[in-house]
Amino acid sequence: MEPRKLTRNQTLVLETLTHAEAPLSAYTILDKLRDHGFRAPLQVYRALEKLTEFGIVHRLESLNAFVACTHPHDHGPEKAVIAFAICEDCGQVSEISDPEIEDRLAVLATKQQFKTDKTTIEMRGHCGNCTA
Amino acid sequence: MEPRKLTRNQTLVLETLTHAEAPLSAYTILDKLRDHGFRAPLQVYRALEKLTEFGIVHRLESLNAFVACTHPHDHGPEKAVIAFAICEDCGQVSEISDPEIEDRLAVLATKQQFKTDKTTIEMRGHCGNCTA
DNA sequence: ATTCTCAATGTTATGTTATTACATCAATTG
DNA sequence: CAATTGATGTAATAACATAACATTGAGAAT
Repeated sequence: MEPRKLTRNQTLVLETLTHAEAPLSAYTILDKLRDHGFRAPLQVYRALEKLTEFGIVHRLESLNAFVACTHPHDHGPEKAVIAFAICEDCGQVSEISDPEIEDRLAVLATKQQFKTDKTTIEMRGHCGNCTA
Repeated sequence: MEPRKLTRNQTLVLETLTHAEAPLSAYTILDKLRDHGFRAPLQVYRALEKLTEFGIVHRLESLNAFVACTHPHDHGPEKAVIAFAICEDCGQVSEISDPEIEDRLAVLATKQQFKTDKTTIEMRGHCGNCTA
C-alpha cells in the first residue's frame, strides 16, 4: 500500500489537511473543497480512506477527525504504533512513536493471546504553549 | 465523583451493559430499554455520561460504543489509564491497567510539556478464543 | 487503435451517532 | 413555602458515515 501517485481528490484532501492547523472533520474538509467541485461526503471519505491506508493521514478516533501525518517516520506498511497528544485549546496534534510503549503493549497482548491488528493511543490535554 | 446511588435510568442502562457480551451503542441500548419506557436518545446519553463519570462504564472511542467496567480496580477519581483489547470477532473487551504504559506515556507527555487530561488506548484485533 | 478491466468518481439517498433547546418533575434546603 | 438543584421527558436537529448504483478514465492485453 505504497503512496503511489495520488488522484486529484486525494491530493485536494491531503492539501487541505496539510494546511490546517488542527484536525479536520470530513465535513469540514468537504466545505473547504466545495469550490474545487466537491459536492458529497463520499468524495471526502473515499479520499481519506486511501490516504489513511497509505499512512499519510491519520484518523483521530476520539475526535472523529483527521490530520496529515507529520511524522518524519516511515509511511510504509510497517505501521508503527503512534500515540497522539491532542491539545484541547489550540487543536495542535503531535505524533509520538515510542518503541517502549509498542513493546509493552505487545507483551500485554501476547500475555492474553490477543492478536493486535491496530492500536489507537490518544492523549487529550493541553500543550506546552497553551499551558504557559 | 463517587458511584453514589444510581437513578432509575442510570441503573437500567448499567444493567443493560452489564448483561451484554459486547460493547453496545447508545442506540442499541435505547432499543433494549424501550419496554422500560425509554423513548429518546438523550435518556441513554445522559445516563451514560454519568456512569462514565463514575468510572463504572467506559466509552470505546474507536467503536462509538460503551461497556460496563469489568475492572476489579478502583472506581474512584484516581482514573488509572486503561487499555482495551477489543476482539473484532466476538466483541469481547478486556481491560488492561498497566503502570509501565502509564508511566511511559507520562514521561513522553512531560518531555514535551503536555498536560494529559484523558488517555485512550484501544487495541483492535482477535482474542485467544477466536484465534484458536 | 480497440477492447477489457479495474479503480476512481459522481450522485442520491439513507443510516447512525450525538446534541440543542425547552418544558416538567422531584428532592432538598434555607 | 420558596428557591435551588439535579434528573427527566420530548421534539427537533446537527454531525458523522455508508449503501447502492451509474459513469468515467487510465492502463494493460490483444
